[in-house]
Amino acid sequence: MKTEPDVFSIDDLASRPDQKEIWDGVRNYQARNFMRDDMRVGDPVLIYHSSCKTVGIAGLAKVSQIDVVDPTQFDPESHYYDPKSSPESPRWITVEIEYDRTFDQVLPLSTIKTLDGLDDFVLLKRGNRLSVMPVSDGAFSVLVKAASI
DNA sequence: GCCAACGTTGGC
DNA sequence: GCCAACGTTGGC
Repeated sequence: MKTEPDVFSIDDLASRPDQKEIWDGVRNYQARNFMRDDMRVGDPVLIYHSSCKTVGIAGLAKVSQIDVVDPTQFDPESHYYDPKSSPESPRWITVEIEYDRTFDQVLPLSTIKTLDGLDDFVLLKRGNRLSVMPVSDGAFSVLVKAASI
């Protein structure tokens, strides 16, 4: 899951009293579908920092709740307000995640690009625009291993 | 700030 | 349903 650390970083997640956060503001259908259809409580999550000084994977979280209705879609004051959505039929479903750990150093994108075993990693494809994407067991293992060296 | 790679919108 | 125009994302 991607986030801009200037807006919300893994440190912000770790600083929450319960170390949990609803992943609101996702307004891309593909990204939503991954959260709505594929995530299960307990699934591990890689937290990726984008559009910042050190772009890359910053640490780990886990899914703590699924089928969460994104509250910002009903808030006219919110940047993520969606007038076409309704409480009866909410359009934007998300998850809540819980902090797990922060890597000693961010695993930089430049390093990720050099790793073997990431042929199926979506981050390195399609212009890298998806804010939520699946990670295979194999890719996950390669990435965590590389981050823990 | 630039630019490629998308996704979305709306006219037809 | 097609497709041009437009908007957004995100690395650099």
